[in-house]
Amino acid sequence: MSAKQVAYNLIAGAVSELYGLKDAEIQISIPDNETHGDYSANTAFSIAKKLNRIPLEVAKEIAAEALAQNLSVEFGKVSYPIFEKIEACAPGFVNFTLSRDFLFHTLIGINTEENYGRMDFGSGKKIILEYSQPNTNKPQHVGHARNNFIGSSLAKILEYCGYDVVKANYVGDIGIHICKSMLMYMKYGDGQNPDKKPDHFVGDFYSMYEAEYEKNPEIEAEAQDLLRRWEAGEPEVRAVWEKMNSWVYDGWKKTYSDQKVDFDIWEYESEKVDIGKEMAMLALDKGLAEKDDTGAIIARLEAYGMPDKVLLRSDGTSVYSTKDLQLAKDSYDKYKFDKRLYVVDVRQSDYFRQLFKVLELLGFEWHNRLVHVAYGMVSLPEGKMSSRSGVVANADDVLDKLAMLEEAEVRNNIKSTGIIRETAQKIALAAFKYGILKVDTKQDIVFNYDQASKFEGNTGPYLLYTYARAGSVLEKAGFDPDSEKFTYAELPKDTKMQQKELSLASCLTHFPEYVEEAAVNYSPGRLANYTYEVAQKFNSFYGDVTILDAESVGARKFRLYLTRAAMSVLKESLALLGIEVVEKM
RNA sequence: UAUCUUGUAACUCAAUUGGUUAGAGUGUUUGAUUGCGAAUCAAAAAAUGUUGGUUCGAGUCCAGCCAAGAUAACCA
Repeated sequence: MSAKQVAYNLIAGAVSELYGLKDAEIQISIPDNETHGDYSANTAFSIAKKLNRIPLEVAKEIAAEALAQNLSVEFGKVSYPIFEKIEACAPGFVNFTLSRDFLFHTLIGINTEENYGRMDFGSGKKIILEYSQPNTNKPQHVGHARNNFIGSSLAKILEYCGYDVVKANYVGDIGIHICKSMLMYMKYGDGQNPDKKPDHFVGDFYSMYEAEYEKNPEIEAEAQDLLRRWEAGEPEVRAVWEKMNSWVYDGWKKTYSDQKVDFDIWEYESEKVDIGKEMAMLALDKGLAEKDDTGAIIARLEAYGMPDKVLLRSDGTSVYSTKDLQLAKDSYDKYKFDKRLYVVDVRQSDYFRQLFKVLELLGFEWHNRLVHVAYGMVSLPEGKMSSRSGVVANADDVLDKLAMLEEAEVRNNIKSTGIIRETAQKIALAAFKYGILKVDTKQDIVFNYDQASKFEGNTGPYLLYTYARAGSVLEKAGFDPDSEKFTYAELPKDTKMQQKELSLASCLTHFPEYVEEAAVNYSPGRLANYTYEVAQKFNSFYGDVTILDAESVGARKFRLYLTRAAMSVLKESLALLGIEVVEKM
């Protein structure tokens, strides 16, 4: 049982005992101000209102009762109360402070238990997580990178909570936009092979199309014609399409590998050309859609406060939404998922509302398991990204540039140039990922290169530096927790714990709670903020007390354990963000 | 025009979903390496777009303004 649950139970017990209220609403939160303890309950306010009493008095009664009930847990042969203080605080909060014994034991747990912090509230539940979904007409830019980072981090976080996660990439490999780059290649490509990263090579033809279109809008008709020829299965067109797509896949292979992003299943739009017609017909039968004069089938959604949606073109072919209806159904039939998450940018919010509503109206009871995980747009200081205007930050280039900057920074204890390069790449990826993930998914991001290449303060490199620095201390101490067990008897009860030690230790115990919060809110950013807090607390502790030259043997040992626990938590939570630590930098 | 989202310090972001004194970083000013890694720490100045409302309590909820962005039937 977690300390938070214990706090909950204490409040529930006290409320039931004192006022006979069985189902009072109880919220346990972590106060942002440390002087208010580790957990806080605001239950006294609602009870005071109900009983027409003063909140502080009620809080005092609850605190006293909870303190009396304060549970003990068994640890080896010793038992101790989890909370050292439970006190009422004006204007009516009940604040809990963890006992030092509990902090000590948690530290030992972090150091010795294999999967410390791993949770199982998701076990037995399946989540289909769809993310990335790029189009094969150009290389990926920082907007795609944001999607990739959010998706892959969410997968790790949810798995950590016990969910069975299936990572799916649904590639847009056909459509008018693909034909645009194909058209230019067929006109001007001269049959040549890529002379650069192949997805960039393909992307150049797409940009070429955009430039040409400015001068001569009629080429759009040529692209349309190419799409028709593709649909008719013309061998010449198919051959170009396959060749160019395979170049793009080769390029992405490196992009994904550099970004440490991966998938369990890949699906291709070209393989789902005309699916979903039955869904459209079903919508017609159920009366939620109508056929208009032109023969198109249109879902009527105005009554639900959203625009109508075309489900089938007047020529009888599928549109994107037709396919998505079918894909959702197929996915459910196959996986019986508990959730299906679509990581897609916020522009498609209306689209997903429509899609989910249609599925609801069609009578699929699993419609409420579908979630659009929307994230804000990434733009540049110059404005929106568009290949037409040339305003674009390519994801590969950003990573390369960051790696070059890092390479110049990397200095200590690394002799081989190979390792320097490898380390620089890891730090660069940390800078990129953390820089993106620390911002709440809802917010738009203006991707500022100067900002991204900073290595100080609230950045990925700061976190890695903290880890590496802590590791150096342990190395210097010759500390090996496996051969150097720390027993309860050795806890330096006599030595007064320093404020910074307490603060760090308390922060570390909250790790699982933040992972859970990130999981239930589909928000890696929550975890990113927590990770930063851990690093800050460690650095503050590091600057405040001496570890190697501590005033007593017990204090030294305790601090070494604390250091190692901080490293474990940092490493684990960074891993959940998709960031690898480095031992030296 | 309608709908949705956003607006927090000079800049970039937090704020545990209505809680206790709104926290960080960058930049500015100042202090700390014969101290375990200064990519660090310690300190100073600086903020909730605006007007009302609900509440014991509002950055958070409601209404109206102001500003920015997104979306709006056969594109994806």
